[in-house]
Amino acid sequence: MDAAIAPVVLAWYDRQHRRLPWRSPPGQPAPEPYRVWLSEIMLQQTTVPAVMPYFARFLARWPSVHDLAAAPVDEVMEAWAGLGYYARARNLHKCAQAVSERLGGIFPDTVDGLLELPGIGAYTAAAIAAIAFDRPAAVLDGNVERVLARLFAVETPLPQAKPELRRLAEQVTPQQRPGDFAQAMMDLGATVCTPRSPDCLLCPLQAPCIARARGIAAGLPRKTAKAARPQRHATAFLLQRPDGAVLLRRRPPSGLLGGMLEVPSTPWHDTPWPADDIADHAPAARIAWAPLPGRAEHVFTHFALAITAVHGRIGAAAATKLDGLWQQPAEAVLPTVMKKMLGLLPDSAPKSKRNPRRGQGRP
DNA sequence: TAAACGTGGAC
DNA sequence: TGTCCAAGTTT
Repeated sequence: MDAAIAPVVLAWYDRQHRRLPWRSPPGQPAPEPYRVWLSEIMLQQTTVPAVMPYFARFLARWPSVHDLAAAPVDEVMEAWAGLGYYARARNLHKCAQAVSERLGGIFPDTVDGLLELPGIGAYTAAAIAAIAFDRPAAVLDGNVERVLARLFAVETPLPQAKPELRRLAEQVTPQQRPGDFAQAMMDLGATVCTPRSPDCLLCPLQAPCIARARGIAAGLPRKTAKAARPQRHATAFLLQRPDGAVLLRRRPPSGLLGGMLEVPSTPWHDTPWPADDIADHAPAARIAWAPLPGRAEHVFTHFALAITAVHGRIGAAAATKLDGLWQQPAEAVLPTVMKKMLGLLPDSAPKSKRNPRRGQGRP
Protein backbone atom coordinates (compact mmCIF):
# COMPACT_ATOMS: atom_id res chain seq x y z
CA MET A 1 0.00 0.00 0.00
CA ASP A 2 2.86 2.37 0.71
CA ALA A 3 3.79 2.32 -2.93
CA ALA A 4 0.40 3.84 -3.66
CA ILE A 5 1.07 6.91 -1.52
CA ALA A 6 3.40 8.91 -3.76
CA PRO A 7 1.32 8.86 -6.96
CA VAL A 8 -1.76 10.05 -5.08
CA VAL A 9 0.17 12.85 -3.38
CA LEU A 10 1.82 13.92 -6.64
CA ALA A 11 -1.49 14.00 -8.48
CA TRP A 12 -2.91 16.19 -5.73
CA TYR A 13 0.15 18.44 -5.95
CA ASP A 14 -0.30 18.87 -9.68
CA ARG A 15 -3.70 20.40 -8.98
CA GLN A 16 -3.31 22.04 -5.57
CA HIS A 17 0.30 23.16 -5.25
CA ARG A 18 1.03 26.55 -3.71
CA ARG A 19 2.71 29.07 -5.99
CA LEU A 20 5.70 30.46 -4.15
CA PRO A 21 8.48 32.77 -5.38
CA TRP A 22 11.26 30.25 -4.67
CA ARG A 23 9.57 27.42 -6.41
CA SER A 24 9.05 26.10 -9.94
CA PRO A 25 5.62 24.75 -10.86
CA PRO A 26 5.29 20.96 -11.10
CA GLY A 27 7.00 19.55 -14.16
CA GLN A 28 9.10 22.67 -14.76
CA PRO A 29 12.91 22.66 -14.44
CA ALA A 30 14.09 22.98 -10.85
CA PRO A 31 14.80 26.46 -9.48
CA GLU A 32 18.41 27.56 -9.04
CA PRO A 33 20.02 25.86 -6.04
CA TYR A 34 20.85 29.31 -4.64
CA ARG A 35 17.17 30.16 -4.43
CA VAL A 36 16.22 26.81 -2.99
CA TRP A 37 18.92 27.08 -0.37
CA LEU A 38 18.10 30.69 0.53
CA SER A 39 14.40 29.93 0.92
CA GLU A 40 15.01 26.78 2.94
CA ILE A 41 17.23 28.57 5.44
CA MET A 42 14.70 31.37 5.83
CA LEU A 43 11.84 28.91 6.22
CA GLN A 44 13.42 27.07 9.14
CA GLN A 45 10.90 27.46 11.97
CA THR A 46 9.47 30.43 10.13
CA THR A 47 6.16 30.92 8.35
CA VAL A 48 5.81 31.48 4.62
CA PRO A 49 4.24 34.97 5.00
CA ALA A 50 7.11 36.07 7.25
CA VAL A 51 9.70 34.87 4.76
CA MET A 52 8.14 36.37 1.64
CA PRO A 53 9.45 39.98 1.86
CA TYR A 54 12.87 38.90 3.16
CA PHE A 55 13.34 36.46 0.31
CA ALA A 56 12.49 39.14 -2.24
CA ARG A 57 14.85 41.67 -0.68
CA PHE A 58 17.75 39.24 -0.36
CA LEU A 59 17.39 38.05 -3.92
CA ALA A 60 17.20 41.58 -5.29
CA ARG A 61 20.18 42.74 -3.27
CA TRP A 62 22.33 39.61 -3.66
CA PRO A 63 21.25 37.84 -6.87
CA SER A 64 23.91 35.13 -6.66
CA VAL A 65 25.80 33.22 -4.02
CA HIS A 66 28.92 35.17 -5.01
CA ASP A 67 27.17 38.46 -4.31
CA LEU A 68 26.06 37.26 -0.90
CA ALA A 69 29.51 35.90 -0.08
CA ALA A 70 31.07 39.25 -0.94
CA ALA A 71 28.73 41.22 1.31
CA PRO A 72 29.92 42.40 4.73
CA VAL A 73 28.44 40.13 7.38
CA ASP A 74 26.97 43.08 9.26
CA GLU A 75 24.93 44.01 6.20
CA VAL A 76 23.57 40.50 6.01
CA MET A 77 22.69 40.58 9.71
CA GLU A 78 20.93 43.89 9.23
CA ALA A 79 18.96 42.59 6.28
CA TRP A 80 17.92 39.64 8.43
CA ALA A 81 16.78 41.82 11.35
CA GLY A 82 13.26 40.90 12.41
CA LEU A 83 13.27 37.37 10.99
CA GLY A 84 14.60 35.74 14.16
CA TYR A 85 17.06 32.94 14.90
CA TYR A 86 19.98 35.15 13.92
CA ALA A 87 22.53 32.33 13.89
CA ARG A 88 20.87 31.46 10.59
CA ALA A 89 22.03 34.75 9.08
CA ARG A 90 25.59 34.27 10.24
CA ASN A 91 25.63 30.70 8.95
CA LEU A 92 23.99 31.82 5.72
CA HIS A 93 26.89 34.15 5.10
CA LYS A 94 29.47 31.52 6.08
CA CYS A 95 27.81 29.01 3.80
CA ALA A 96 27.77 31.47 0.92
CA GLN A 97 31.48 32.06 1.36
CA ALA A 98 32.20 28.33 1.48
CA VAL A 99 30.22 27.69 -1.71
CA SER A 100 31.57 30.77 -3.48
CA GLU A 101 35.22 30.38 -2.58
CA ARG A 102 35.74 26.68 -1.96
CA LEU A 103 33.22 25.19 -4.35
CA GLY A 104 33.39 27.71 -7.17
CA GLY A 105 29.81 28.82 -6.59
CA ILE A 106 28.36 25.36 -7.16
CA PHE A 107 26.21 23.90 -4.41
CA PRO A 108 26.82 20.21 -3.60
CA ASP A 109 24.16 18.01 -5.20
CA THR A 110 24.15 15.28 -2.56
CA VAL A 111 22.81 15.09 0.98
CA ASP A 112 26.24 14.29 2.39
CA GLY A 113 27.87 17.16 0.55
CA LEU A 114 25.22 19.61 1.66
CA LEU A 115 25.47 18.46 5.27
CA GLU A 116 29.04 19.73 5.38
CA LEU A 117 27.89 23.31 5.02
CA PRO A 118 27.06 25.68 7.90
CA GLY A 119 23.39 26.01 8.73
CA ILE A 120 22.40 22.95 6.72
CA GLY A 121 21.11 20.03 8.79
CA ALA A 122 19.28 16.82 7.99
CA TYR A 123 16.08 18.47 6.82
CA THR A 124 17.62 21.22 4.71
CA ALA A 125 20.16 18.91 3.07
CA ALA A 126 17.41 16.53 2.00
CA ALA A 127 15.17 19.37 0.85
CA ILE A 128 17.86 20.96 -1.34
CA ALA A 129 18.96 17.60 -2.73
CA ALA A 130 15.41 16.70 -3.65
CA ILE A 131 14.06 20.07 -4.80
CA ALA A 132 17.11 21.51 -6.56
CA PHE A 133 18.80 18.31 -7.77
CA ASP A 134 16.01 15.77 -8.04
CA ARG A 135 17.69 13.36 -5.64
CA PRO A 136 15.36 10.85 -3.96
CA ALA A 137 16.13 12.15 -0.47
CA ALA A 138 13.58 11.64 2.29
CA VAL A 139 12.51 15.07 3.48
CA LEU A 140 11.27 15.18 7.06
CA ASP A 141 10.06 18.48 8.47
CA GLY A 142 7.24 19.33 10.86
CA ASN A 143 4.65 19.05 8.09
CA VAL A 144 5.82 15.67 6.89
CA GLU A 145 6.05 14.41 10.45
CA ARG A 146 2.43 15.32 11.00
CA VAL A 147 1.19 13.81 7.75
CA LEU A 148 3.07 10.56 8.35
CA ALA A 149 2.14 10.31 12.02
CA ARG A 150 -1.50 10.47 10.98
CA LEU A 151 -1.27 8.37 7.85
CA PHE A 152 0.32 5.51 9.82
CA ALA A 153 -1.21 6.36 13.22
CA VAL A 154 2.11 6.74 14.98
CA GLU A 155 1.16 7.31 18.61
CA THR A 156 4.66 7.61 20.00
CA PRO A 157 5.17 11.27 20.98
CA LEU A 158 7.70 13.52 19.31
CA PRO A 159 10.60 13.79 19.41
CA GLN A 160 10.90 10.09 20.34
CA ALA A 161 8.94 9.17 17.22
CA LYS A 162 11.46 10.79 14.92
CA PRO A 163 13.38 7.63 13.91
CA GLU A 164 10.17 5.81 13.14
CA LEU A 165 8.86 8.73 11.12
CA ARG A 166 12.12 8.90 9.24
CA ARG A 167 11.80 5.25 8.27
CA LEU A 168 8.29 5.94 7.04
CA ALA A 169 9.47 8.97 5.07
CA GLU A 170 12.13 6.87 3.35
CA GLN A 171 9.53 4.23 2.67
CA VAL A 172 7.12 6.56 0.87
CA THR A 173 9.64 8.74 -0.98
CA PRO A 174 9.52 7.89 -4.69
CA GLN A 175 12.40 7.66 -7.17
CA GLN A 176 10.39 9.74 -9.62
CA ARG A 177 9.79 13.42 -8.87
CA PRO A 178 11.21 13.37 -5.34
CA GLY A 179 11.40 17.16 -5.28
CA ASP A 180 7.75 17.58 -6.14
CA PHE A 181 6.91 14.85 -3.65
CA ALA A 182 8.72 16.64 -0.84
CA GLN A 183 6.98 19.90 -1.60
CA ALA A 184 3.68 18.10 -2.00
CA MET A 185 3.92 16.55 1.46
CA MET A 186 4.79 19.93 2.95
CA ASP A 187 1.92 21.64 1.13
CA LEU A 188 -0.41 18.92 2.29
CA GLY A 189 0.67 19.45 5.87
CA ALA A 190 0.43 23.21 5.56
CA THR A 191 -2.95 23.47 3.87
CA VAL A 192 -4.95 20.27 4.55
CA CYS A 193 -3.38 18.08 7.20
CA THR A 194 -3.07 21.03 9.57
CA PRO A 195 -2.15 20.81 13.26
CA ARG A 196 -5.52 21.62 14.86
CA SER A 197 -8.41 20.77 12.62
CA PRO A 198 -7.27 18.79 9.60
CA ASP A 199 -9.53 19.07 6.60
CA CYS A 200 -9.73 15.34 6.03
CA LEU A 201 -12.58 15.64 3.54
CA LEU A 202 -10.21 17.41 1.14
CA CYS A 203 -7.28 15.08 1.73
CA PRO A 204 -6.00 12.84 -1.06
CA LEU A 205 -4.83 10.39 1.60
CA GLN A 206 -8.22 10.15 3.24
CA ALA A 207 -8.69 6.50 2.30
CA PRO A 208 -5.38 5.06 3.48
CA CYS A 209 -5.12 7.29 6.57
CA ILE A 210 -5.17 5.10 9.65
CA ALA A 211 -5.57 7.92 12.16
CA ARG A 212 -8.59 9.14 10.23
CA ALA A 213 -10.11 5.67 10.33
CA ARG A 214 -9.58 5.57 14.07
CA GLY A 215 -10.81 9.11 14.60
CA ILE A 216 -7.57 10.29 16.19
CA ALA A 217 -6.09 12.40 13.39
CA ALA A 218 -6.45 15.75 15.11
CA GLY A 219 -4.61 14.44 18.17
CA LEU A 220 -1.50 13.37 16.24
CA PRO A 221 1.37 13.73 16.32
CA ARG A 222 1.60 13.58 20.08
CA LYS A 223 4.26 15.67 21.74
CA THR A 224 5.95 15.48 25.09
CA ALA A 225 5.14 18.44 27.31
CA LYS A 226 7.61 21.27 27.21
CA ALA A 227 9.04 23.10 30.19
CA ALA A 228 7.36 26.24 31.45
CA ARG A 229 8.73 29.55 30.21
CA PRO A 230 10.54 31.52 32.92
CA GLN A 231 10.05 35.25 33.31
CA ARG A 232 12.99 37.64 33.25
CA HIS A 233 13.28 41.36 33.82
CA ALA A 234 15.40 44.10 32.30
CA THR A 235 15.62 47.85 32.33
CA ALA A 236 16.78 49.51 29.13
CA PHE A 237 18.98 52.60 29.07
CA LEU A 238 17.67 55.01 26.47
CA LEU A 239 20.49 57.50 26.28
CA GLN A 240 19.81 60.35 23.91
CA ARG A 241 22.06 62.89 22.27
CA PRO A 242 20.85 66.46 21.65
CA ASP A 243 20.03 65.48 18.04
CA GLY A 244 17.82 62.64 19.28
CA ALA A 245 20.13 59.77 18.40
CA VAL A 246 20.26 56.90 20.91
CA LEU A 247 23.19 54.76 21.99
CA LEU A 248 23.31 51.23 20.56
CA ARG A 249 25.87 48.47 20.79
CA ARG A 250 26.82 45.37 18.82
CA ARG A 251 26.16 42.13 20.70
CA PRO A 252 28.74 39.32 20.76
CA PRO A 253 28.72 37.17 17.62
CA SER A 254 27.20 34.08 19.21
CA GLY A 255 24.43 33.40 21.66
CA LEU A 256 21.11 35.17 21.95
CA LEU A 257 20.68 37.79 19.20
CA GLY A 258 24.30 37.15 18.32
CA GLY A 259 25.86 39.82 16.13
CA MET A 260 22.83 42.11 16.24
CA LEU A 261 22.59 45.64 17.61
CA GLU A 262 21.17 46.11 21.08
CA VAL A 263 19.90 48.79 23.38
CA PRO A 264 22.11 48.82 26.48
CA SER A 265 20.25 47.37 29.45
CA THR A 266 20.68 45.85 32.86
CA PRO A 267 21.35 42.12 32.79
CA TRP A 268 18.21 40.09 32.11
CA HIS A 269 17.50 38.94 35.62
CA ASP A 270 14.89 36.60 37.06
CA THR A 271 13.51 39.24 39.43
CA PRO A 272 12.53 42.86 38.81
CA TRP A 273 15.27 45.45 39.26
CA PRO A 274 15.21 47.60 42.40
CA ALA A 275 15.38 51.24 41.32
CA ASP A 276 18.57 51.78 43.28
CA ASP A 277 20.45 49.02 41.48
CA ILE A 278 19.68 50.01 37.91
CA ALA A 279 22.28 52.72 37.46
CA ASP A 280 25.03 50.26 38.41
CA HIS A 281 24.73 48.82 34.92
CA ALA A 282 24.43 52.07 33.00
CA PRO A 283 26.49 52.52 29.80
CA ALA A 284 27.66 55.96 30.98
CA ALA A 285 28.49 57.52 34.34
CA ARG A 286 27.02 60.71 35.80
CA ILE A 287 23.79 60.59 33.85
CA ALA A 288 20.53 61.58 35.54
CA TRP A 289 18.42 58.57 34.61
CA ALA A 290 14.71 59.21 34.68
CA PRO A 291 12.27 56.29 34.83
CA LEU A 292 9.97 56.17 31.82
CA PRO A 293 6.29 55.27 32.00
CA GLY A 294 5.08 52.12 30.32
CA ARG A 295 6.51 48.67 29.97
CA ALA A 296 6.95 46.14 27.23
CA GLU A 297 6.93 42.37 27.08
CA HIS A 298 8.79 40.17 24.66
CA VAL A 299 8.48 36.40 24.46
CA PHE A 300 11.44 34.34 23.32
CA THR A 301 11.36 30.61 22.77
CA HIS A 302 12.66 29.76 26.21
CA PHE A 303 11.87 32.79 28.38
CA ALA A 304 9.77 35.94 28.51
CA LEU A 305 11.26 39.34 29.12
CA ALA A 306 9.52 42.18 30.97
CA ILE A 307 11.03 45.48 29.95
CA THR A 308 11.07 48.87 31.60
CA ALA A 309 13.26 51.79 30.62
CA VAL A 310 15.06 54.81 31.96
CA HIS A 311 15.85 57.88 29.92
CA GLY A 312 19.02 59.96 29.97
CA ARG A 313 20.47 62.88 28.05
CA ILE A 314 24.09 63.44 27.09
CA GLY A 315 25.99 66.17 25.33
CA ALA A 316 27.39 65.67 21.86
CA ALA A 317 30.98 65.88 23.06
CA ALA A 318 30.55 63.41 25.90
CA ALA A 319 28.68 61.07 23.57
CA THR A 320 31.73 60.60 21.36
CA LYS A 321 33.63 59.09 24.28
CA LEU A 322 31.28 56.15 24.73
CA ASP A 323 31.58 52.73 23.16
CA GLY A 324 28.82 51.96 20.71
CA LEU A 325 27.10 53.78 17.90
CA TRP A 326 24.46 56.48 17.72
CA GLN A 327 21.40 56.10 15.56
CA GLN A 328 18.07 57.82 15.20
CA PRO A 329 15.43 55.62 16.88
CA ALA A 330 13.20 55.60 13.81
CA GLU A 331 16.04 54.52 11.53
CA ALA A 332 17.71 51.84 13.62
CA VAL A 333 17.51 48.33 12.20
CA LEU A 334 17.08 46.08 15.21
CA PRO A 335 15.72 42.78 16.47
CA THR A 336 12.11 43.07 17.54
CA VAL A 337 12.86 42.98 21.26
CA MET A 338 15.17 45.98 20.84
CA LYS A 339 12.56 47.87 18.85
CA LYS A 340 10.20 47.35 21.75
CA MET A 341 12.75 48.94 24.07
CA LEU A 342 12.99 51.99 21.81
CA GLY A 343 9.21 52.04 21.77
CA LEU A 344 9.30 53.17 25.40
CA LEU A 345 10.82 56.51 24.39
CA PRO A 346 8.51 59.40 25.30
CA ASP A 347 7.85 60.67 21.79
CA SER A 348 7.65 57.35 19.98
CA ALA A 349 4.00 57.34 19.06
CA PRO A 350 3.64 54.13 17.04
CA LYS A 351 2.58 51.56 19.58
CA SER A 352 1.30 49.47 16.65
CA LYS A 353 0.00 46.70 18.91
CA ARG A 354 -3.27 47.32 20.64
CA ASN A 355 -2.19 49.16 23.71
CA PRO A 356 -5.30 50.75 25.16
CA ARG A 357 -5.46 51.04 28.98
CA ARG A 358 -3.71 53.75 30.93
CA GLY A 359 -5.93 56.57 32.10
CA GLN A 360 -9.46 56.37 30.87
CA GLY A 361 -11.61 53.37 31.61
CA ARG A 362 -13.69 51.58 29.06
CA PRO A 363 -16.00 53.82 27.01
C1' DT B 1 20.50 14.31 24.68
C1' DA B 2 18.60 18.36 25.88
C1' DA B 3 18.73 23.07 25.83
C1' DA B 4 19.48 27.31 23.33
C1' DC B 5 17.88 29.93 19.79
C1' DG B 6 13.10 34.78 17.61
C1' DT B 7 9.07 36.14 15.94
C1' DG B 8 4.26 36.81 14.71
C1' DG B 9 -0.13 34.77 13.82
C1' DA B 10 -4.02 31.74 14.97
C1' DC B 11 -7.31 30.15 18.18
C1' DT C 1 -4.21 36.30 27.96
C1' DG C 2 -2.15 32.09 27.12
C1' DT C 3 -0.67 28.35 24.35
C1' DC C 4 0.80 26.38 20.30
C1' DC C 5 3.31 26.39 16.48
C1' DA C 6 6.28 27.27 11.45
C1' DA C 7 10.10 24.18 5.70
C1' DG C 8 15.43 23.08 12.26
C1' DT C 9 20.40 23.59 13.51
C1' DT C 10 23.94 23.86 16.73
C1' DT C 11 26.29 22.79 20.85
